[in-house]
Parts: sequence; C-alpha cells; structure tokens
Amino acid sequence: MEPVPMLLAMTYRAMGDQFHDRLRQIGLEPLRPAHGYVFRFLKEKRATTVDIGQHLGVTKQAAAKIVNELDDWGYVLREPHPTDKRAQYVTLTTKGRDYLKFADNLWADLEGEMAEAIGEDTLATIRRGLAAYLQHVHGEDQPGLRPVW
Amino acid sequence: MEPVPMLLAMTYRAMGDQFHDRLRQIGLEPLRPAHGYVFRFLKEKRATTVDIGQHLGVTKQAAAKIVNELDDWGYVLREPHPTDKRAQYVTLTTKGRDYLKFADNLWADLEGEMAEAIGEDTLATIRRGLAAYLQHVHGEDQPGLRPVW
DNA sequence: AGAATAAGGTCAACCAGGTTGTCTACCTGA
DNA sequence: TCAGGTAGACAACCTGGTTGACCTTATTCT
Repeated sequence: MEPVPMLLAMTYRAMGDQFHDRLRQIGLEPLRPAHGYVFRFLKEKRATTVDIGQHLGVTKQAAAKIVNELDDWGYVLREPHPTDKRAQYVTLTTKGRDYLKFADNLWADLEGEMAEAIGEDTLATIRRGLAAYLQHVHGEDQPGLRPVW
Repeated sequence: MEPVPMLLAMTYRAMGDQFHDRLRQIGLEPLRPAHGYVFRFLKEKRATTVDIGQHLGVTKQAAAKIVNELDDWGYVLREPHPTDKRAQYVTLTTKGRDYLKFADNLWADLEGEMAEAIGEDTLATIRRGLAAYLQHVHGEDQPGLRPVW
C-alpha cells in the first residue's frame, strides 16, 4: 500500500503539469506555482515580503526574489507601510488581478475534469478531509506551501 | 475557495515535516523523500538507475547522484545486469530493507493519526480518489514523484 | 529617556539539487 | 553489419533556495 504522501505528491505534480501546459499555450511569463500563491495571498490581505515568505515557507530573502520578479513583470508594486517606516506593503496591480482571474478559471476547469473523473462528492470529501487534517495538525497557522523534496 | 493543489502541497509538507522530525530523533543519515521512494521502488522490482530516474521524475544524472549517496551509506549496492553489459541493477542491502521497514511503521503511525483526526473512511476515500484521478490522467505510466515547485 | 533587543529589507556568498551536453561502451533491428 | 538508440559516467552550468552580515526603524525593559 502506497503511503499517502506519494499520492499527494503525484497528484500535485499531475495537476501542476496540466496547469503549466495550458498556461504555456497562452504564452505568459514563466510563472511558477509560488507566484500564483503570492497572488492569491495578496488578494486576501495586505502583506509584506516577510509575510509572503512565511506563507510560502521560505526565507524572507527567497520571498524577496519572487517579489522582485513579480515587480519587474508588473504584477505587483510596493507601497510604503502607513505606520512602519521599515516595511512595505506588496499589492497586486491590475495585471496581477487579471492573471489571478485567468488562473482561477483554469483551475476551475481542471477541478471540473477531476470531479468528472472521480465524482463530485469524492472531490468534496478530499477537500474537506485535507483541510481538516491541516487544521488538526497546525491549528490556525498553516504550514508552508512549498513541498519539501 | 482554495485550489486543491494548495491543499495537496500543504498536506504533503505537513506530513513530510512530521516524518522528518521523528526520523531525526533517531539520528539516521539525512535521508530525503527521494531516498525513501527509491527504497520502495526497489522493493517492488529490480531497477536500473535510469528506471529510478524515470520513477522519480528526474533525469538519469540526478538519479545517479541519489543512488551514489545511498551506495555510500550502504543502503543499496549495484550488481551487474545479467544480460546487458552496460547496465547495473540497483538492489537494497539489509540496511536498506531495515530502513524501509522502519519508515513504513512510521508512516503507518502518521496515517493512523490522520485517520483518527479526519476519520477512517474519509482517509480511505482520499486514497481511492487520488489514485483514481492519477489513473484517469496518466493511465498506467505514472507521473514523476517529485513535486515541481 | 535611554539602552538593549527585535524586526523589515537588502546585499553578498554560498550550496543543494537539479539540468544539458558529451562521451564511451554496448545493444538491437533492418 | 552497420545505423541508431540506450546505460552510465563526467563536467559545466543554472535555479532557487540558504546563511550571515548589515542598516534602519520599532518595541520593550529598566
């Protein structure tokens, strides 16, 4: 019996590969999963580079590199923190929000195909089950997103 | 609604972190997930370095590095291929099999805790659902194990 | 208030774990 | 038999992370 993590890794990769393939047909910048997760994070809340690093599960220096790329490509911009002169808020530009919308549609398509393959209810159970496990293990502060290889 | 891949990545990491933590308390070599997956693969079938690379989803050169490490640590050894003079079979040593047994127990513990947290049946559904999806997407030839970040 | 400590951001050096490219020895099919 | 493909080793390189030092600003403690 295969360990669950193998299934998780394989499924993650399978979905990611499909996403990436379809994205490449559009011909956008070489966005990696990390970039997408940053968009999604920034949609929810105002965040600094340090926040982003923590969310991704990498150091602040690594997060800074990612933010720099997104900045260069025009997906985000930095604005001064209102009260803390050291800090900067990273915020989505219109281009960033557009990308996120596009990606969300693509994910929805992929999940739709998944639901069709394994059943709507099974997918829902997977979703709830994993979320519950994460809740159980980590409480409110979620683990990093980066899969450690 | 969070995309499923985020849940997969987070769960994979959460489980992997726990596994790694407990493993470190024992004080073994710094084995990474890839090493474990190689053990498991070698238990099933005789395999060459190229086979291993394909299974992991990396190039044969990357696989060769991993095999070298395992060889240095005494977990595997290479023996000549019976018919193909170019090739070598990589096989588990006793130490390798012992590790695998130990790791399996540890995984079983972790999955037991997971089952306790989210329910036996939910875990079973997750397992079946993911396996079915992989089957649907890739047919018999499974995708690489390495999560692409 | 002032000193010690912590935190955000940046720079630079380094490293791990991959990749691509090349070469040799061997295998296989027309 | 010979053309093309494959296993494996070696080397150069790249990417995406880490560690460590530093400056500046915040916060906490006395």
